[in-house]
Amino acid sequence: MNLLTRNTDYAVRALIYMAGKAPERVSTADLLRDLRLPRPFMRKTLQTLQKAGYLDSVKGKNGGFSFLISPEKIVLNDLIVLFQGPVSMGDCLFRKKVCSCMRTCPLRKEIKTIESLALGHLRSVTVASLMR
Amino acid sequence: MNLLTRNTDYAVRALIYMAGKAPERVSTADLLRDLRLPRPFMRKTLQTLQKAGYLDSVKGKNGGFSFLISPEKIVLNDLIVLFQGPVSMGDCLFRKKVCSCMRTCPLRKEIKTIESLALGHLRSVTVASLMR
DNA sequence: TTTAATGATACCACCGTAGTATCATTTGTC
DNA sequence: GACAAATGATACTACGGTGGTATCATTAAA
Ligand code: FES
Ligand code: FES
Repeated sequence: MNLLTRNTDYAVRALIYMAGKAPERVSTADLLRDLRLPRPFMRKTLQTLQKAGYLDSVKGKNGGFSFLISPEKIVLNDLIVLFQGPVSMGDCLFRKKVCSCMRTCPLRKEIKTIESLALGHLRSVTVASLMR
Repeated sequence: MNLLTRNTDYAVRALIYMAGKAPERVSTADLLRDLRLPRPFMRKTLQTLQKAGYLDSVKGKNGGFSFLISPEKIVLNDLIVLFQGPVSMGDCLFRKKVCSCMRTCPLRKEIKTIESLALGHLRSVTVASLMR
């Protein structure tokens, strides 16, 4: 079980790198020079971040990406949601009448507790808080 | 992202049901009468639990399963490990020299914290503690 | 005009989860 | 002993998500 998929991880690392260079514009090529990972994948990831409104982009020569939202305001949990969907560990898998409990189910309660703890942390981490 | 797979969920629910009837022996058919889920899957799940040493089994007519380890000592985390592998959310996905940090990486640190919290909970929950 | 960059999109491979199928073995009951 | 009811063992298929690739169009600086 992995909390972050590769995609999210790529995104976080890219953003951290970019934050280190901000407000300078950074291209995919720049990123690949330091983070050695599959180029087309990186591109896709950046495009996703751009579409989601985190990054501004400039086409053409000397183009690249820069922050539209400052690193202090980019929250880890939002990145997870963007690339993996919402963190909800506790959905009952049997909701079609099999489960009598549902609201009182102690198993769900435990899982929801864990989920809340995790979310609390994930929502308090920003890209800025990660760069040290 | 789901913390428990269906398989684990089945197992937990089956064990809770069985604990309610203990020390009576329970057959797959009994379980299916109350928990309506795919029969072959349930069977496989029970066999896994038996092989893992949680359950005793008796073949033949009036056969079925009973506890070898008491419900108080069956820990949720162990069931997760059995059916899904160890809960380790924090393995760095880039360990092949890409990551300079690794031991100091703040991202890993956050995730490891969450993992520890989750594990703490999962290790404190037993089948017995779930039946109320 | 060339070249370096992104935008958009479609595609493929692998693997884990979920679920199915089959046959062998044991054991109580008539 | 024959039958039925149960588990043991194991092999197989289907689907979806993750990870990764490929292509072509568009923009803009030099
Ligand atoms: S297991 Fe589904 S609500 Fe309890
Ligand atoms: S992201 Fe791999 S150790 Fe920091």
